[in-house]
Amino acid sequence: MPVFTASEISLERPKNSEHGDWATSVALKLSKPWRMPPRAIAELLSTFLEAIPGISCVDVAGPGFINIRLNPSASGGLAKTIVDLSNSYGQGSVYRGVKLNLEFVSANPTGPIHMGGTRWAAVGDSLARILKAAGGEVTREYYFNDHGAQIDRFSRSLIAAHLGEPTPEDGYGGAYIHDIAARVVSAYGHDLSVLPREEMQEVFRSIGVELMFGEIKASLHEFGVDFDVYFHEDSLHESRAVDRAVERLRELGHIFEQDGAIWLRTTDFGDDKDRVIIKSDGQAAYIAGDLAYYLDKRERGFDRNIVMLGADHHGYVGRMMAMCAAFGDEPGVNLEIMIGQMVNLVREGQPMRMSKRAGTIVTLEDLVEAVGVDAGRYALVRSSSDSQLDIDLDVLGKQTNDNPVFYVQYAHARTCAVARNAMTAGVRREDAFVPELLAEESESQLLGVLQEFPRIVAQAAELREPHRVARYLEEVAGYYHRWYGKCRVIPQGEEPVTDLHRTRLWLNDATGQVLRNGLYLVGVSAPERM
RNA sequence: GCCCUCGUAGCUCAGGGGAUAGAGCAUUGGUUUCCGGUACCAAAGGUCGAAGGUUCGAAUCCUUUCGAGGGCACCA
Repeated sequence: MPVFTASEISLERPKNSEHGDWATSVALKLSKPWRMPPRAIAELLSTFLEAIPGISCVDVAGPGFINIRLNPSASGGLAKTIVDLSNSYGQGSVYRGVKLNLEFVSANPTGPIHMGGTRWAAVGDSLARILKAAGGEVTREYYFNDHGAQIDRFSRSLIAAHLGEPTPEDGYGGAYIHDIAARVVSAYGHDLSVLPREEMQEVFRSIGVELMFGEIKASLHEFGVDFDVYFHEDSLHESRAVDRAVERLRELGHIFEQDGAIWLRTTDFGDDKDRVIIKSDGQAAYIAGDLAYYLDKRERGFDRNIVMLGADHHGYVGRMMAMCAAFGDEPGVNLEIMIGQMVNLVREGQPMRMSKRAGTIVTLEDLVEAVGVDAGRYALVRSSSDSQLDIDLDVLGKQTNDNPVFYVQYAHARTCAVARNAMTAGVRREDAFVPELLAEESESQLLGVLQEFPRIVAQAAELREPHRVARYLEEVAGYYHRWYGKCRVIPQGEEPVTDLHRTRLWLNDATGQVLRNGLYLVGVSAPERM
């Protein structure tokens, strides 16, 4: 018989519980290479499966699915395993020994963080937690664009605000500009009006950028997101890292000069046009910083560099990937770029359109103010980052089941309440654990879903999709509530405490543990009371 | 014109080639002497934008097409 590998075997939990605890379509897949009817293969394999301890029965169904049912003592043991593993249940080793650099948010220090950056703050931080849980060595990094023309525009806008002049044509408007300008003045502490315009601008630039960056850091921190490294673009120019990166590419033969500028031949690597890296006036183009920055990350030993960008930056992907290839690296492996689609906030059925000129930017702080950190983060993290998202602030503000985060948090709080009540009722875990007693339909279903947690975490890590963890938690919460409705942990009235109660307490606590571990991974609190 | 992402229930979104396409909300009806009813159960709601193709099997992969959003600088 032809050889096949374990990775070709799919084993899944059937949607329909009549199809067993586990099912595999391996017989259907092997039909062609083995040149046998799928049902015959399934029959053959099932005789082997039936002999495995813990498997109670094996059925061949439909065109050749193999449906496997476990006996309760085998599946019930999981409850104790989870409680014993505690916080580490769900962790894996897919990325053991791999150094991953996650760069996200990286909002310019010229204004507050808008919704695009906020989405990545929630998703990127969650992804960092998930990759850590998968064994990776993860660094969260923020690239601070404190170099170039935008900073000039920012400082000129501050001066204009200070002097009561209209916002410059290409400048930044909005109330925060006036606020920052006033704070620069008081931080400077001397009389600004005696300075020539150029020096005044330098004061506004240096102090203004620092203040703005402080604001950004503070609101991220408030949001539960802290970075390991804040990398300054300016440092790449000061340390001549940019020059070294260009020199390296020149040695590799990917540089040419034309019209007085220095170009990188990115079209050799799939980009749609070549890119200027040093402009004809001698100034470095923006991409020059990216070259040096990427090289710096590689020199710091990061095998995998993940960069998260908003949809309005997806045009960079081609050149970034080409740049990676130009250095001799493998695009998609050493460098991954994730594009997050737009987030619209909706209020009273109307999208809150942001306008930089009018200063009506919808910011991270607006979101937190409207719905709080947990609801805000959860709403952003429960959807795939490549689907556009409409967030209804009226719904998210409610502390009801309209809002899935409360559904999950409530389930967790309920596991804690049951544990508290069990203690006062004299139901103690350490007195007994008899897994085969967990034989109710709702218990085997709850156990089944709890068992999936490590696989979900690994999957979310590999696919870079934190929303899978959030969706999974909603599923766990649902199974838990249904189980709670059917199976009592605490004896009623004069009923004595039995091993069944004690064993169910293990299951209750295991569920709480999974919810807690999962909520941690999505960056949301797990309250014990609500 | 070219490129990227998306199109699934009235709404917001899940569904990494498998069995009868799911959840929450909204709608309708039901459940509680007792562990938190912020819960549970049920009904109703779908030509998975459309058309071809690959496959034993497609919401999922490929091509075309329509629609939405975004992007196509010696700006950053």
